Amino acid sequence: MHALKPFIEAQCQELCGYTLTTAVLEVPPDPTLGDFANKAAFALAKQRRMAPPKIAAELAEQLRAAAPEWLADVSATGPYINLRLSDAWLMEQLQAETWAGTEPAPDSVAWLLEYVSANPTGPLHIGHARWAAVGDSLARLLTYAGERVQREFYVNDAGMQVANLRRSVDAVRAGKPVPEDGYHGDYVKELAQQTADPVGLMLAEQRETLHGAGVEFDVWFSELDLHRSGAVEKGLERLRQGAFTFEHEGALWFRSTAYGDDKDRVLRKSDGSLTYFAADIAYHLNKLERGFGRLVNLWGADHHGYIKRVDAAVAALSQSLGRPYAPGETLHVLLGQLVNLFRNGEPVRMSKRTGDMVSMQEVMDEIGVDALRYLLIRKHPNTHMDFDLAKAVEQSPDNPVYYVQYAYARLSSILRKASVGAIHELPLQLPQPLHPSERAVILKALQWRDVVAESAALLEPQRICTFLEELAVLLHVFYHDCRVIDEADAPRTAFRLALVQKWQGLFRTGLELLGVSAPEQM
RNA sequence: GCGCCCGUAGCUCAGCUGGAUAGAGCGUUGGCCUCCGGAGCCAAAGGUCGGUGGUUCGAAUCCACUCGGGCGCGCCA
Repeated sequence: MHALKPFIEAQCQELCGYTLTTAVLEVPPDPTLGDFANKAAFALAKQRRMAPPKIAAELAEQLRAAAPEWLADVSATGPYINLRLSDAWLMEQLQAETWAGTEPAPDSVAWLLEYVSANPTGPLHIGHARWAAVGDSLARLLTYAGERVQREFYVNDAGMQVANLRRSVDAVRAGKPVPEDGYHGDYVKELAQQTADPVGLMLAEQRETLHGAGVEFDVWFSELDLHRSGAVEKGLERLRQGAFTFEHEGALWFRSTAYGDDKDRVLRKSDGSLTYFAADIAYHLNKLERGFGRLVNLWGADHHGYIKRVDAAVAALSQSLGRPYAPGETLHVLLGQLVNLFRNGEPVRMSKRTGDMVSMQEVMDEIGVDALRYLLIRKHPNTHMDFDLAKAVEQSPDNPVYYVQYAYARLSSILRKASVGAIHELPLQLPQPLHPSERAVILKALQWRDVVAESAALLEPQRICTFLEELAVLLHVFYHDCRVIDEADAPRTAFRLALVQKWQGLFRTGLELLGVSAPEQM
């Protein structure tokens, strides 16, 4: 299935004989004006040296004369050309739509999504849950849109932080106080009661939590492996050979300012030890060497100062490897703002379990996976977010996840009642003119491909939520206005049951991309 | 001091990369169950899109400055 807007725009251009590269289609403010509005007259005003309303009138006339089968009505309202699609054509499109994802093109670039990548030094918190939900949903969305995607978790199992955790746990095991700069949460005591390595235990716990949230990774990439395999040294060597480095005061530096960074960065300190950045360079070199062309990293907003240097490294490494590099594209860092937890408007900070922050596991246990994922994905990751646990757990329309799921449950309920489960595919034959509420759902549903294309291109899965909520509103209105099962009108019943089947499939598909369940009943 | 992010209805947020009278939910007020699920629907009220300039035929959207909130500026990770 193709997206609706590009098709209509291309048709208008062809039938009216103009060319534009920008998108000109939009939805009119009042549905009685039309299904779509073409604002090409604005763009054409300069080159034709005519007033937009005059151009719009002419183009509308041309379209009317051409009378394509997809167009039921066209009218110029001021500078806008308002288009109404024909019911028959809409039904044709809907009939052909299966909501199936797109197969990747054989020569398409491979994407590597890296997200969460928490230090294995403590339980995951609500912030990690946000990157987990968004990253996982983004991976599903891109895959659905026909991209080849790998999901990866970078394990910071080398360096100071994990050593610090081990020291803290060892102290407790020896009955000594935890060092001042060590880890002090209650979980440290729990780790101390077990004999295994605390880092391994912590990692396993994080994995378990993510698994419980439906978040899976293809690869858990160990930083320690980078060091042990000599990959870090290899990365530095590559930069040195490309003359991207210099020595200064006994340290080895990366000339990142040559690629837009604010200052040059140390790779090997004067005491001979490596910086964290050196390992990160090796990691990104490894990503490129594995053939990935699009690197997407989800980071907490507190890491934004780190973007420029890593991007500089990716630019230098790409150049060294003879690979293409596009700013903001080869490496795309998605920043996620931290989440503030509330309960009934009161800030929540303390936790009995960790003595520090409420863990992701605790939140999930309290409000459930569906609400957690949906509410976290729903907002643009780079906006500050107030998350109220009391509202999240509430099963009310205040909680959009239930509103959307309820729409699906209602559709399922109708099909149950009509017992059409056994019928494979009902014909979508139009028995009479469409009811406005019925038509509104159909029109919205057919914009699915446009929404998927836009969210994938912008890496913004929250648009799927917005779409599903808008679709749910229209669905509830339809449900209210139009009775589906009517013994006195068999043809219309069959038609509407077929519609309900189609829509149910769309809700299921949309919720699947979010990793949220689609309940048959609630 | 420098840099990044966010300011849209009382609250939580959308706003289709610059277009028509700025939208939704909650909350408030008032309606709708002889009917496939009322966890729903309809209506009313609620806004100088933080502010000031600028670009443009046209700005919530782009630019500059400014105010408020968050965060970052190590040979830390």
